[in-house]
Amino acid sequence: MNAPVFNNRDCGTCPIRHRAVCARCEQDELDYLETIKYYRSYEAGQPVVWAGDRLDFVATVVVGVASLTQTMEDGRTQMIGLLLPSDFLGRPGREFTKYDVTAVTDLTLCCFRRKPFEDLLDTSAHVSQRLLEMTLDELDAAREWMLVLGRKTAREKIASLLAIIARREARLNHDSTINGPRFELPLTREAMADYLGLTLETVSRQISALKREGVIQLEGNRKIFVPDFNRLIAETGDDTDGGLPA
Amino acid sequence: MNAPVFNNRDCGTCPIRHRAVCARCEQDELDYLETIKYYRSYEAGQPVVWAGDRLDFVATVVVGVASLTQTMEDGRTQMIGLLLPSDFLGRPGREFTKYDVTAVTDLTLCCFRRKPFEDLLDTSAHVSQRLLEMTLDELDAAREWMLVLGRKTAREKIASLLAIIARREARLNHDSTINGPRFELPLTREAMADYLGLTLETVSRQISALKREGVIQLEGNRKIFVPDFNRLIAETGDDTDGGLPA
DNA sequence: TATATGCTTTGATCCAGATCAACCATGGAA
DNA sequence: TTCCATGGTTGATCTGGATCAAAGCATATA
Repeated sequence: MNAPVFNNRDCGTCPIRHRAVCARCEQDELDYLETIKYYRSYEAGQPVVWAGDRLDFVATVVVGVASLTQTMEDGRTQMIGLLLPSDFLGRPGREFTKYDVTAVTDLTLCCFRRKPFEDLLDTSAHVSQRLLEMTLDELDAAREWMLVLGRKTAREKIASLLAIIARREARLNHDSTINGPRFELPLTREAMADYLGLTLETVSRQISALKREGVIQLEGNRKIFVPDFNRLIAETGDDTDGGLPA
Repeated sequence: MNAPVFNNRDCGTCPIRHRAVCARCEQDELDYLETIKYYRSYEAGQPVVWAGDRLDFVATVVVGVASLTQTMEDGRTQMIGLLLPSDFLGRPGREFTKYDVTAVTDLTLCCFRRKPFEDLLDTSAHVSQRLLEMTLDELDAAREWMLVLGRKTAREKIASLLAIIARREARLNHDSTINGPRFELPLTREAMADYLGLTLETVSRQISALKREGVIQLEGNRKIFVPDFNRLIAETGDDTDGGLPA
């Protein structure tokens, strides 16, 4: 199998043009970005970079899903981020990555050479403001996740993960109709376990339990159908503030 | 007891002038900040804001420690951030706080009215760049903490917390001499538990165990002495990359 | 048609940390 | 000087998830 091909010279037709770091760019800024950008594709399962590697680009996820993970010497691993289309990868000003980055599904990145991108940050408020906003959002998400990791039960963790994926999926497809979402899990049971701070056996058992009780339905073991979204939300332990798009 | 008093009109003599959001400001920017700033003080234990409250300032911690926490309906709480002097509080562009903020010790904030501060962000690259940098650092810290919450044992969690506090303390005092740090815990056992995703009983037991085994020494139950910092690091489960200042 | 290979489920057992319950130390306040 | 109140320790017991161990089930390979 080959890595998917993507080569979109023209930012104007980019599918995530209006959500990524470049969301607020003017034409001249886009012109500059086009001179420093290139696409890279990875097959599902492939590493993008290892922690400690030099990384001389930053990037936007265009297609697919990537994970950020941290691993301890004895092999315990924790996923600390899930990057979906339009999410930003890399830290300007940092030469060596702190985290392992892996293509969870087939993945295409729109990469910008780091130095010229950093220059753009110094000159374009449109880019730096957007990056600040995205970073603040990431920080909120990370803090949200700290509650999940620190205080939720296994069942609540699973429900939280499903709810998050359903929400993000819906936002990407511009569905604001959330009720009865049907989506495909991009993660293996093991990857879910690494995200949730559980073992894969516990993940499997809890998913089986939610299925048994009718909170979710499965087709195969990756496709999920949620007959009643509010019921799922109730299982997360969060405030039941209802609807999908936060 | 009264809240501590602090009223420092002159940014030039501010103790955290060179580390806060205003670190890179020129004199004219400082002059502007001085027109929109005011100090607020809180006694240890007092709330600063509750999640959901309107917050029309952002602020820098000048003296003391504040905590960010999230609480579930049934009372389970998770601390998601600990703000030390020079740390930034609040999110530009957000009117209502997402988290509870509490003064852990006596606390003084240097507050900026939100609107004018946001205006400054639009005009001053010095401030917005510094804020981006600080936010990226916070994000790294949050991700670091996700590993602690998701994958570490109780003992490793305690050791990690002590190591973090020792490091931060050392940085604030400009000690680069890390060996044999002696410091005061700003947190109660319960607050530590909320930070670590444990119960206070487990925190107490693990601290007793570390003391029994000579990894730490206690005077009273808040003052900690670490005879061998590397030994403590070894207990965190992290890569033993030695020294204090990251 | 048989046979790996990667993911998933399920079962049996174990244990780290939670829970429940006393008890202790310190420092105001009466 | 006694009396709480607050925070901390310690003990006994319970339990949610981890761990160890088999199978099940697709898709891919020979």
